[in-house]
Amino acid sequence: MEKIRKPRGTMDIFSPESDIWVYVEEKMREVARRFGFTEVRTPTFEEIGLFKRGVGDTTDVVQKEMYAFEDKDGSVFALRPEGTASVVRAIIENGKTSDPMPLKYYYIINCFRYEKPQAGRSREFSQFGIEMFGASGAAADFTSISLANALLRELGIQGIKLHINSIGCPECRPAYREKLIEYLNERRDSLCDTCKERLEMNPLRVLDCKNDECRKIAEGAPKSVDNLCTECKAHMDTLINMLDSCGIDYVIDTKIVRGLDYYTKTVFEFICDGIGAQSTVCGGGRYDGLMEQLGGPSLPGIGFGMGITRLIMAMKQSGAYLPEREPLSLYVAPLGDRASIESQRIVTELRDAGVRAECDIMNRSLKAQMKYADKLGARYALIIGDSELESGVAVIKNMQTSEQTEIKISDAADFIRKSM
RNA sequence: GUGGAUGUAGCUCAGUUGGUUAGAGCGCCAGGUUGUGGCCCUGGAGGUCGUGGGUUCGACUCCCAUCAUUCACCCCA
Repeated sequence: MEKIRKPRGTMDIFSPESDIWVYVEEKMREVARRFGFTEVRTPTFEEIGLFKRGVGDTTDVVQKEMYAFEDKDGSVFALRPEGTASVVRAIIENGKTSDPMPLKYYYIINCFRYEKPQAGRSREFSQFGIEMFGASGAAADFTSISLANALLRELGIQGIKLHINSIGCPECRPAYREKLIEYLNERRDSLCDTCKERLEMNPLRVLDCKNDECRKIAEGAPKSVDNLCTECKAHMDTLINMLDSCGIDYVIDTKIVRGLDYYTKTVFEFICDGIGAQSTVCGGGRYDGLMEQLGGPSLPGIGFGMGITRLIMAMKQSGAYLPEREPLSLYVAPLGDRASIESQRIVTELRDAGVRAECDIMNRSLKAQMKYADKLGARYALIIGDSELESGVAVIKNMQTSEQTEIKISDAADFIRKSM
């Protein structure tokens, strides 16, 4: 038979790795809950137009990375390449814009982008994200950053830096953009080839080119933070004051521009060195025009996305706490069919009481069962054969100390519960 | 889409200038006298050496192609 392999850029995840995922996802839900966010679930695929309008028709994400397909009735869908557009669509479609403001949602989703895989980048990836709508002030920006910061800290991630920038609003960005294009055009010949293209497509991107020549040019380039309108400037100043007063470290990084069209004003990234070239663990910002762009009312928004794979890489690099394996309280070793029935009764009682318990279902020898119990890390083993069924008394063995004691079979489940 | 590195058992890897039945450690399964784990010992299962061509008397070893993995560019979470 021909082997079928998983699609390129996807992951199979087993325990103990999957235990880490569960732990991280639980922590995300817990922190989001404390901040007053509720979970929203949206479809894995949407009409392709949603992403074209939401993410931006000219972005790489939409132009060359979407998994698009035609339905049987001819409509064209795409697997979601990110989470924000769907949430905005869902808010509008379900009339959530009439709910008390601000709207605060979080999600844990898988996203799809046709990319060439590398460290921290795959074709199907998971992200935790939050979206907040209705609050236009810097306090909302701060809340987003503060949530991300709390989560990162509580997951034990070290050496991660918050980079923030403001890319302005429709009032001040066009003028800045012109100014930047003019500056770059004067030095066009010194730019690398990709930057020459970027100059046409997305000039802000030239600012974070890794090429040495481009870097030098970028350093002297006009900065968006110096060209903000009074409103954007005040917005950024307030945010900075809040970060300062709450002791959240940051650097103003004028190279942070973000690639999705919908961003306005505040943009930020949490960057972790040492996990490869894809070092942005969390990226987000404000998108005040997005709701309207997708046919909803004019509502300001802000949020972020956090890549779970990168997050876990950062945790491992930090030597953060990782969940230990679930302890096995009791392993029951039956010998014979009648004992097997009795062992099922015991483990059922314990499982119903919320305790992890296992017993043989392989019909193995006692020796093999003890080996297995050891591999599972069982705390206790209970051995039941015909004579024990007769007397109602069996031996329970402490697997750490090897100490064996007699116990009434009917008391075994209770004994385990009390020993925890 | 572009470039570099790598592809031998489930995992980590050996495999001499191309030479006969392809190996180790770990893991898995079964045993080491009557119903007991962790150490040790024995045995077993498991590989068309990524795939397809080519060179050769002969290829896991050389050449080409292809696929996959991986890292970087690009882009982004």
